[in-house]
Amino acid sequence: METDSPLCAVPEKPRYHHGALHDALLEAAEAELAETGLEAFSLRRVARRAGVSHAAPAHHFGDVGGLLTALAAEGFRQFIAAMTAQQARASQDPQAQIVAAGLGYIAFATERPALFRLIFSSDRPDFGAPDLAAGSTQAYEHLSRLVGARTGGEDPVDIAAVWAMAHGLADLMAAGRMHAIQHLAPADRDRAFSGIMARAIPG
Amino acid sequence: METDSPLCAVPEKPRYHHGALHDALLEAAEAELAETGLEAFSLRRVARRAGVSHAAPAHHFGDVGGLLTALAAEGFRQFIAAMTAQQARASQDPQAQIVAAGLGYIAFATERPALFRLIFSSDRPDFGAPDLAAGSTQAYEHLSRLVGARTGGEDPVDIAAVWAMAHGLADLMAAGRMHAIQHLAPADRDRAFSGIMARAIPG
DNA sequence: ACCTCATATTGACAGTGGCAAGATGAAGAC
DNA sequence: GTCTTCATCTTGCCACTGTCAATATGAGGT
Repeated sequence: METDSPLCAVPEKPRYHHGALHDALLEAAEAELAETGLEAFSLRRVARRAGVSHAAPAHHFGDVGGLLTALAAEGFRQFIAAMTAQQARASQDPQAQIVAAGLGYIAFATERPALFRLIFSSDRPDFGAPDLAAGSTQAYEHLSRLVGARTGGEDPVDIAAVWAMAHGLADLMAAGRMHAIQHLAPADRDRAFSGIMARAIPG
Repeated sequence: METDSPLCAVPEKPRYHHGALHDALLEAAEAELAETGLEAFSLRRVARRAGVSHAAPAHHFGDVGGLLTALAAEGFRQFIAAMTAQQARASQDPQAQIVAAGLGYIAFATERPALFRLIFSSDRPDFGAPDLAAGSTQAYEHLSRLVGARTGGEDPVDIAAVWAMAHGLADLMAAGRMHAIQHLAPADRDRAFSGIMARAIPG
């Protein structure tokens, strides 16, 4: 039977072997996470969204923890990308780069709160897994380099200060707790964040 | 029937009506939260721990959200107490009081990570409920007063800076992510935290 | 003595994650 | 070509969860 007819525009024909289930599940999982949040995350709903049986994910990710681990690894990549995106719009001045990275940190947390919580405030992913651990250390080293470019040496305390300031703003914004700043216009908000971030850096 | 005999040393006789189930459930819930964490929290396990049927909590708290709401309200009280406890050990100097409150903030997050996440990084409690909302605003006003005593006026940006710095340190410590500081001796750790907290305050 | 009603239990339901057994079909061996 | 192999996916089951309805209990007021 000639399955691939020349005008077959639908690649979604129901095949038993999906072919790209791994990526499809990751995509569905990210969408589910964004819609329902981390605490209501359901492996079976992810499977349904991907149009596959409830036990299919197990073969690719082991269990729900495995899926969340893979999702968190991807989350860290997007997290770093959010910081570098903001840095690209700022001047090369080391201080400006740190502030910009902070704005990217906050933007990621605000725009993808569930993913942010997954990578920073959840016990469900396996942070010992190679992929995820790599993303985590990569993010730390990204910040570490930025602070090093500003201070000369990479003092762990300086790094911690910058990190904590960005993370505190981001986490409180993601949780919707910074009422005083949340209601500001975007430009004023960014100005306020920049001023606050600047306090974390000595000088 | 003389139920309270003079040498009745066991108040744990199995009565149908518990009498103090509300408080007993809260206590069991807090213990469960501390042991299993927020993400594995189970209403039925709480009921079992309190020695009561699985549907008993519903009568006192409605549903699991109601129980977590009550728990979060209690958590905010303990949170504020942790800050004031540290402040009592510090000098009356406004700057020292802010730093001490930050240390209390961090201590609470480190010693009760699950409760900390419940009140700051969870969607499950109903933060619109009067008790919980009161605790939340009380905590904010506590910080607000401290910053006001230092700066004169209560600038929302100053408050946000102090709050974010304390929260960032606390949340990253609770998650076990501040490796550079986590391995420090307690005295060195507190010195580092104090130095970092001081950066959040202008001057 | 009786009644009332908040308090607690039992039993059911749909939903969840994980496991075992089987079905499917793609890729390689002959 | 046929046959075999084996990763992939499904079905069916289990224990567990939160919530609801129906029922049992007993303490306090009449």
